[in-house]
Amino acid sequence: METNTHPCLLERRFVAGRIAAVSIVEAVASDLRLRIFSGELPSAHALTETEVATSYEVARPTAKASIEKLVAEGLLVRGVHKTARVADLGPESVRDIYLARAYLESEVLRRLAAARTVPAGAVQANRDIAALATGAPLDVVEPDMRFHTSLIDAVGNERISRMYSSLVAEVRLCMSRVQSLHLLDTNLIQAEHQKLLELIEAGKGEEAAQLLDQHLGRARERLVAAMGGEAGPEADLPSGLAGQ
Amino acid sequence: METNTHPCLLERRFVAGRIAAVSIVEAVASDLRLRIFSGELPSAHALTETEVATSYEVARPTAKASIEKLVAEGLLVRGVHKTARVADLGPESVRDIYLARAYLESEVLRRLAAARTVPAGAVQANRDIAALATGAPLDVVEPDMRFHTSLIDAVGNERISRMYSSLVAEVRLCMSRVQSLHLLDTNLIQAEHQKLLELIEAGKGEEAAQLLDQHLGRARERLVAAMGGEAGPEADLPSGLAGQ
DNA sequence: ACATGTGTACTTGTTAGACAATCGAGAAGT
DNA sequence: ACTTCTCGATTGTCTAACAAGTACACATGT
Repeated sequence: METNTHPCLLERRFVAGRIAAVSIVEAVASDLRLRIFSGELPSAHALTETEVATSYEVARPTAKASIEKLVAEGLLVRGVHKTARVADLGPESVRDIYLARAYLESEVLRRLAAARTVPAGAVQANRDIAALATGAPLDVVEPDMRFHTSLIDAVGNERISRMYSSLVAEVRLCMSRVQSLHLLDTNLIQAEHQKLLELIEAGKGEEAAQLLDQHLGRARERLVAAMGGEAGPEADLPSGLAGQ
Repeated sequence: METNTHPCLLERRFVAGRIAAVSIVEAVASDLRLRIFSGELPSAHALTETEVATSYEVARPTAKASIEKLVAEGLLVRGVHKTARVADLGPESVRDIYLARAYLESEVLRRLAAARTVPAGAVQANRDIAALATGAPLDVVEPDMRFHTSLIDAVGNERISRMYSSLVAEVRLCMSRVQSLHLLDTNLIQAEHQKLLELIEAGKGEEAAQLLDQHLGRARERLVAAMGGEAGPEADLPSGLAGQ
């Protein structure tokens, strides 16, 4: 009969020197997310509420809230009265996700280029990628995500950022797959990001949008191919591009 | 000590002849939404969990879940350990919302025009608006929303629809304001929708996107002006447009 | 008078345990 | 073999409770 310490103890964490309090449901959701990204929880794996509750030593309502959060993010799926399962991303879902990304991001690039604003966060993120050129491919995922979200956030529209964030979990899941399958070279990613930033600075919005389409299209079709789908022509490197 | 009937009774409702089961939290959230749209719950009105729980005769966890749903939709705001309040849309939020809409919808129009697909749902919605030309302005909100969501859904991308739905509650709130303030003529709305559909059918994506920008820009700036903000030039009717 | 500390009421975060309703699958009957 | 029934597992919801945080009034000290 352990004394059941921390009944309402909000977990506290240092984040870049500043303090941040996260609720327990957030903490549980966060860890589940990581386990899904890492592949520890495979596609279609069932996640019972009681199972989650006992394994994290929290009450069932808390576990329930965490699960519902992930369902809202698209990482889990479930119907009424049915147990939640890890989302199974088929080739059509992957195309869906990357198309939605391209939708938002290409328009963002046009606007950023028109204003010639190069987001500092994106520059830093790409520097971080460059520093990882020889490291584990999975480490690239975090700065890569940061690069793209920095671009989105730079337009300064709270709703647009929110729309993107409703996609971000699935995007990250795709990226993790791409990286763990070694589908893209880190140097190529970094070089294309760099080129995007230069095009923004030069005010060439349309060209930036096109490059982004290539950038995303290649990742998309290679991932689709690796999942057993039929790859489109975007999977190949266009001739004469920078980066080995 | 009333016998506490329906402990887990999911409410059932007839919806257009078909049956639909909605959970209690959904039902409560739904009603709160209506009360916010109708203005019964004014901006910055506080919504205590216990208050909601007692007034709807549900348990507090249920009320909590409902509130969290509306927070996720942007209709309510709240910080940790603070009571939820009805979101207060200032002029800058209105611009934010309409800009995000334009972002998504203009790109959608281009794609629909390229494929020359005129969504049947949008056509029907605009017919419904036409039938309401002389009715109460607030009745226009529902078919107007339906018109725009039909366009979005017509691209057939689940994620894009989801992104738009993360915006839809706030958009509807703005529309309700516009209509209850009589800021736009029903005939004008209907005529511009009609023109949009025709442009799609003709494959003129760019022109459709521009018309949409006018359509949204006018509503946006008039609403901003009505809220005490400074209206931009888009508030005026461009010369030589159809509709009185 | 002003800033600071204290305290109390209200509200939220979380837990525990319980029961009804529903779903899925295996068992039983035709 | 196909349908129907029953049973366990799981979810939806409820009640009751306590800890922890917030806010505002009040008292205190300088």
